[in-house]
Amino acid sequence: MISIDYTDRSPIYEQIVSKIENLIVLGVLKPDEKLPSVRSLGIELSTNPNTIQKAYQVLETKGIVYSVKGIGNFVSNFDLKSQKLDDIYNQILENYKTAVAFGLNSENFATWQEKLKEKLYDNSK
Amino acid sequence: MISIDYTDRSPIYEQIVSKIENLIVLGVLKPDEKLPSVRSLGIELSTNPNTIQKAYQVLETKGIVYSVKGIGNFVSNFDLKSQKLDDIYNQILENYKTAVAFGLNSENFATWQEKLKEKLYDNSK
Amino acid sequence: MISIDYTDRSPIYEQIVSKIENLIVLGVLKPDEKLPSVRSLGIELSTNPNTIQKAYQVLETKGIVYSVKGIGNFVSNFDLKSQKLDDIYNQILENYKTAVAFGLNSENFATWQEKLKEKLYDNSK
Amino acid sequence: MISIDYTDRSPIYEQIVSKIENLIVLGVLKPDEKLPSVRSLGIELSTNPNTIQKAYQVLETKGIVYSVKGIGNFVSNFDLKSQKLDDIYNQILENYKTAVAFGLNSENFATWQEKLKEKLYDNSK
DNA sequence: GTGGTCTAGACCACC
DNA sequence: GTGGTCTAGACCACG
Repeated sequence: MISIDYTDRSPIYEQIVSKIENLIVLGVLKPDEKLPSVRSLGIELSTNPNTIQKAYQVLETKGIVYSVKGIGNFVSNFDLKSQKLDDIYNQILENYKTAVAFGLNSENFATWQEKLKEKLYDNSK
Repeated sequence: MISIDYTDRSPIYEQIVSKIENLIVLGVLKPDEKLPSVRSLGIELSTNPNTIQKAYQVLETKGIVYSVKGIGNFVSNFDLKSQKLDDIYNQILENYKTAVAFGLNSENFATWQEKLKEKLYDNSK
Repeated sequence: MISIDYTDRSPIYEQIVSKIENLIVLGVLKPDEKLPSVRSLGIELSTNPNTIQKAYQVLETKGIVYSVKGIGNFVSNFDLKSQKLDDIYNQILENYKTAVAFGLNSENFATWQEKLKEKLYDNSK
Repeated sequence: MISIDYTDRSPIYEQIVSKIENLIVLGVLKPDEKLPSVRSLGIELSTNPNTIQKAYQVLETKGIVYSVKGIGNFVSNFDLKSQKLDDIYNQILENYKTAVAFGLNSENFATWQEKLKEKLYDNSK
């Protein structure tokens, strides 16, 4: 369900956060569904439970998860999907901005768009 | 020429690296041009020369800069611009991939493209 | 496990790098095995932890080691052995090339080969 | 006649030393022939004359060059060729030794020898 | 505990 | 003057 890449330089708790976010956006984890306990997930990923705890805490601060004392952590109602899509859009925008600053003109832009469209949607062949 | 943002959480030496890379891509620093000495830049940015040294060392292992003992550090011949544009393209591709995984269909894709094009190139109005 | 030669003019961190590389090639250190911490190795070799850090960093940029914050440094999967043998082969080739440029003909070449073979493999006598 | 590679990490004076040694071994510079003055060579290579001076000094210490005060530096009688060939042989031997330590058996050794012989002497095709 | 960054200050080789 | 290495000591983020 979740795997950690120790080669990745980003901290383990952040990897867990984004993995869980992905599972929520993809609908694998549904609103009010219970997340695994910090202990069990700690064992599953052979990580320190404190690390899982920190990940859950971050998710809670973001409003993506709510915790009920003594019972567990649950997926909250939250339109994570549109937020994530917004985030991605903005990242793409930023990337394009620096590309333009580095000399990407509107012609190159069109070429990129073509190539992207092909890569993303022309797997039908 | 270069300024450091101490509120930025990324390390100082990385900020210096990317600032210098930008200056090279933009053509402000040209191949075989001498970079400021570690000591002088250290004074200018009021940081420790060792920090500058680390930045230059990173640039050297990337092949963007070469250093000559007793003389200084110099911009090397290296098509940094196309490499950077490639990197940006790949980042955009990755972003789009996860967007698609999150449900971005070809219609939404077209909408994004429109919006992006407008933002980037229709400042003329 | 590792010793430093202070009479050697090559920097300490490089000595550490090559010592560790040797241990990996010889199979003493295996993939995903944990290297000593920068602090402990620093004490063991009575050098500054920063020096060990630099050695580990070099190994990481070479792809021989990966580091996990808060956990430690680990030997990565990487066919260091064949790379090293390739390097050695190329060095020998370069040496032979200059020898040929200096007048080593195919006869002398054969003589060298004989002598080398004897030195390397006829210790059995 | 001589060119310097500033990308090379070895100091400039060493590069000059080995370049001159090569010219002597190849017979371009003959015994008792006068070397360029430190000033003129300094201009030619656009280097500090002190650097040339240091190179000549090293060559003198090695016995490859002798200097006559107020007149110049001259190539001495010295069997540099056989010494260089000896050096190269020993370097090759050292390389082979580590290769053997890394697992090169006599079979691989034979393969290498084949490949080397081909590369070095079968350009006749 | 671990690695990563940074500072201050020193020394060396090189030009 | 230049870069390169090293030390001692500090602080931070992470597990």
